Amino acid sequence: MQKTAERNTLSCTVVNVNKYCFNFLTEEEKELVEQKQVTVEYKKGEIIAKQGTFTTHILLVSEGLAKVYYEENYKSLILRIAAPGSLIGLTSLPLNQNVFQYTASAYINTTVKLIEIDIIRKLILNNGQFASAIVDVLCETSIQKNRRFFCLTHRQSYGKLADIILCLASNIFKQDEFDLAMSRKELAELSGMSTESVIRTLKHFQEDGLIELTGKSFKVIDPDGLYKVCQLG
Amino acid sequence: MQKTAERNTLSCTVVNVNKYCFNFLTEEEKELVEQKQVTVEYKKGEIIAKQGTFTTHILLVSEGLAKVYYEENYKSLILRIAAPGSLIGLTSLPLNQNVFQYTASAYINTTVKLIEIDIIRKLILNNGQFASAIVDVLCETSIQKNRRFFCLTHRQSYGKLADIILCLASNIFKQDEFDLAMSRKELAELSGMSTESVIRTLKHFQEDGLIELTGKSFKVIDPDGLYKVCQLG
DNA sequence: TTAAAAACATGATTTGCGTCAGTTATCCTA
DNA sequence: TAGGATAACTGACGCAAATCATGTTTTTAA
Repeated sequence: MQKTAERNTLSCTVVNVNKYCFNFLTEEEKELVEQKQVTVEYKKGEIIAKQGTFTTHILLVSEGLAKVYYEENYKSLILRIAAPGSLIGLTSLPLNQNVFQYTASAYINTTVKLIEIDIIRKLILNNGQFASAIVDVLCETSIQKNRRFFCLTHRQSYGKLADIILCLASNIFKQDEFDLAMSRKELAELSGMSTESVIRTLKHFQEDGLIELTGKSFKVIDPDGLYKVCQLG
Repeated sequence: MQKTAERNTLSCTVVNVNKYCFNFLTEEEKELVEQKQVTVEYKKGEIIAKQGTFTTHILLVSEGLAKVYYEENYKSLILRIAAPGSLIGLTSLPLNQNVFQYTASAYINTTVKLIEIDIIRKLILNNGQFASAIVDVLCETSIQKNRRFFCLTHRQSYGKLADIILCLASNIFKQDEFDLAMSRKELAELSGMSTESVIRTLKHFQEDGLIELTGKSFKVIDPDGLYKVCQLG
């Protein structure tokens, strides 16, 4: 049986694949970026960027975990979880889209580096390698969003939750056992279901020997089983 | 009362905002692109690009209308409608993502230009303006997908359908009255509901004086009313 | 250390919407 | 222009999952 962390799951990936675009910069350019770069720490729950406000800086998550979500009519939809290495605010690169298109808040204490968006724009114009790397990041994010999109619209509760659990294990915590710094309510929000349903479904998974959980500590027992649930339910 | 075509709807936009990235090319570069460029015509229903096959070319829709959808487990999810000016296959730009991430098929007879993906990759590396324009396209597509994502997950049938109708009127046909070259079944697929529900809901809209329809000819009577339905239901 | 507030849990009830089954209308094509 | 096929439509039924109601445990803060 393969380990969760090794499974190349077909389902929705909630984290960004990190592309180290800044590696493609020349020494001068790196200097330019770092000169004006500021590091900020956010406490759990704090808002890092608010949808609709002007994007003066792109955010690079250097530590922690952030929730990126789209808001409309006082309802919200989690687009992705930004892990260290993720960039937030890239969708504001077009000059006519100069406000944040989503809100980002800290799941846990999170450290973020602020990089002037105009510098990024300039680098895209002048450094082809960098531009190409940014394009790659945007594409990967898009691909991953399609998967999540599919997961939330075409699966029912069991499948959705199984998917999220596998995803958390393999993409975020990178091990079968982890302490989820997330309430049932937040887990429900992430999987697009009600809190009560999450609780019931988790219990079911436990009874079926798929997972083991004590409070917030999760242990994936049967990743293949969970995977099957994903595909069927 | 504002016309549908003028409404800056908050809801999901199904078409791509065209960015004429090729305008930023030098004469030489344009030549390079056009030299190897091939034009292909697809008949209604034909598959233009199949998810999972190698992306050797980027597709530029020059006439017609294409459906872009993600497939998994014999189920499919429409990501967007590609109108003239839209590019298909950009998500295959990263070298490790060299297969189509979605399928595209022709809603109606559609003409497509094939441009070698390696040429696009080279242009991104060498022409900053072009790279920046590609980034813009990717960002706009992403923003639009978020809206559609929200629409399909957070609204119920009435809202979803109202949204799609407004979107078709304002973004695709650009007028309040249009002949939909789409069966009820396809409309259902697009709005993520069952064919029967679409029929019932359309009837409801008609009874409420929001739209008028005879067969496939749609007429939006009360865009503001539809818009309200979007936000409530 | 205790009160208040979250978070967790679970059973009962409701409902939106998909599925099914059957009818009518419309489109082809031979 | 007849008749077969596909699409459009309608009503009845069932179910997944949200909501509601209520109780229990854990966490937070005073």
